[in-house]
Amino acid sequence: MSIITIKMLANELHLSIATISKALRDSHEISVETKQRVFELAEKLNYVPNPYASSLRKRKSKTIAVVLPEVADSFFSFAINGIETIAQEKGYHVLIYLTHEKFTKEAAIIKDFQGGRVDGILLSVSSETKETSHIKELLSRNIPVVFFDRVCEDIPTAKIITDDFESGYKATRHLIERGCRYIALLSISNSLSITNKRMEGYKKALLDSKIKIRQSFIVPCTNDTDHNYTLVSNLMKRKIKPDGILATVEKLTPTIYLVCKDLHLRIPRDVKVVIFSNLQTASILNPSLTTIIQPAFEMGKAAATALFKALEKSNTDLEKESLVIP
Amino acid sequence: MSIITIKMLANELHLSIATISKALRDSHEISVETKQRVFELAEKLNYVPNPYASSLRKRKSKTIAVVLPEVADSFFSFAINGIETIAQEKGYHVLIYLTHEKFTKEAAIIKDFQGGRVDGILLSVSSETKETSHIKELLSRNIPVVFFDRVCEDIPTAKIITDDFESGYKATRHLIERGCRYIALLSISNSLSITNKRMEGYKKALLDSKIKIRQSFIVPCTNDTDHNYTLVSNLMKRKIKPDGILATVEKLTPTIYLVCKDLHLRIPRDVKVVIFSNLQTASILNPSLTTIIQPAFEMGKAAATALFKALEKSNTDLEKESLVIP
DNA sequence: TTTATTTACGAAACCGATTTCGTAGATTGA
DNA sequence: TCAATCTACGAAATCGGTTTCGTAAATAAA
Repeated sequence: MSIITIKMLANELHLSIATISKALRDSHEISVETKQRVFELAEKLNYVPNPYASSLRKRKSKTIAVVLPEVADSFFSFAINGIETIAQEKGYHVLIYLTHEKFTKEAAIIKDFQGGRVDGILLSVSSETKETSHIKELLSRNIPVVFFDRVCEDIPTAKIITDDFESGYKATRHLIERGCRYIALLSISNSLSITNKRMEGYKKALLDSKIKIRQSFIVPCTNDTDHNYTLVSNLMKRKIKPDGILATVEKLTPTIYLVCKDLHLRIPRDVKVVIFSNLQTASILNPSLTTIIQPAFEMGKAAATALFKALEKSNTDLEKESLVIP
Repeated sequence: MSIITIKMLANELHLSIATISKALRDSHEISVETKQRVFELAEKLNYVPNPYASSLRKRKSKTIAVVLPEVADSFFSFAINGIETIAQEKGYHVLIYLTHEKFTKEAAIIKDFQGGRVDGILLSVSSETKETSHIKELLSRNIPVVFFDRVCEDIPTAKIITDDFESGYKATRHLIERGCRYIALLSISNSLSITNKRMEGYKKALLDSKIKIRQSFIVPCTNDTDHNYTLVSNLMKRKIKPDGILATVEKLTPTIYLVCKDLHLRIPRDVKVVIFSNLQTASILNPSLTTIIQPAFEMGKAAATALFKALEKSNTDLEKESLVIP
């Protein structure tokens, strides 16, 4: 008697399975006494309906997918927290998928959703993603998608992002105001709109202060920490070396620290560093580090909220683009 | 034509749905030519089988659940990463649930699994969990459970943990060797075996060095940051104040820092601090902080591996208790 | 009293795939 | 030549619920 079904309840109570099903759903066409009996037995036997049977019949899964590049980055940890919190409130289940920044994985994961595994998707695209047909296909199948943090500009759906241009601009201004004139930008991919916007903010800030933009100071890093070390190290060994660094992704932080340590550069005396991060601890642990904190938890909640709005009724998502300011 | 089913393929090719199903599963009883035709059409129409229909029929979901207290803690972020990596390799899907350290939520989430939503569970119990009947019920329904990090001692199943006694002992020794004599232990719950073991290690280290164990130096913190601030602040305002702090959970880090800052205590001059953490960045960011790094990613992988072993064939889990050393 | 309506429930179709079993036609064996 | 065996496929049951529709009995309305 490992798993109990509605049929067992029906036999036990000498009722039909239809009656049991209706009783459990508190249907008005079942008498209160019968409902009572059904509830009691279900409670006693610890009956839990098979979710797959009802998903199949009802053609909805009460499940959403969260597709992320990585969770090592604390941004996504907080985001998951926000998402799960909302999902639990709404009675939804949350499937997690990691693309590890690989386009092929992302495409495979998303293709699977065409089978109807999930009712909706929260997506933060991989840094390799340039082509978006796999996502469009989902939308054409009427499966709502909400982007957060890492978005695809060309897809007409809700996008939950921070004002990256503004942040990039302000961060750069911050460095300029503190006397930096040779400011490097450490970025990660060049197809991601998010890093691009930060870069535009960075460039604008330099232009506004009439500081020359040096292409050689804009360093596209990779996912390979060792390689990044080399890149940053080479950067800091130039004859004209940066006196300020703006890192657009959190995971570059240790690398930057290591390089500076190894080259005997002191932060912030020799070089000032600003990073985009979610380590609220970072600023406490080391006051010499300036961090731009993204409201990850809130973004997760906002993204989930937008998705559920779309799931509850069908209307345009486009309108619901929220720009959260850090 | 939003969602395509096996029936549509059957109509299109003038075959029965049985034939299509078998062809897609590469059955030997279907001719190669027919299979070829089926594959081509499936490919062309981008057919993805409905997972709920096949889960229902096959009585397995190819899905596991990960139940965690919280993901704000970076330990669990890394663990998720490890788990998802293994799950993806094995072709499994991963559902995430957060208990927010609440027993009632944990119980509700786990009860839902009795309906057969998942084939197996990775569990790290909430700090409130003392009673374990909800977990035993799962095992009696033959749904495998693997504990990781936060375990229930009384349940006979695989447990993936670090050697917490040893870590607690070593951390305390570390402080003693650096001259600390008044060492405080900041913990979080007293029902969690993990913190208890760390505490035992702490006590043993004190005993071995013939240092008196002061009950008042063992502070059970909560999930309320403000409250924790008060607790730690009061601790540090004592006439006999600690010259060493051992924090068993990562999230206390900012609190400790803030308190010390506000009381003008310098780390590590006035008070030395050791924390259990997964912020690999922590030690880089601030060398004055000693961290005990838990191999979260590896623990996640180990836990997932153990679970899949149980899912692939039925044998005892008990044997597979691995003790990973930090 | 007769008809209309309501109440409370059951039979059966259905969701989309999997799987067992049956069988027409082709092939092989004696 | 006729039985035995394969081959390649289809009919139908099945998984466990949900939902539509039908209906006997009870109640209300005429």
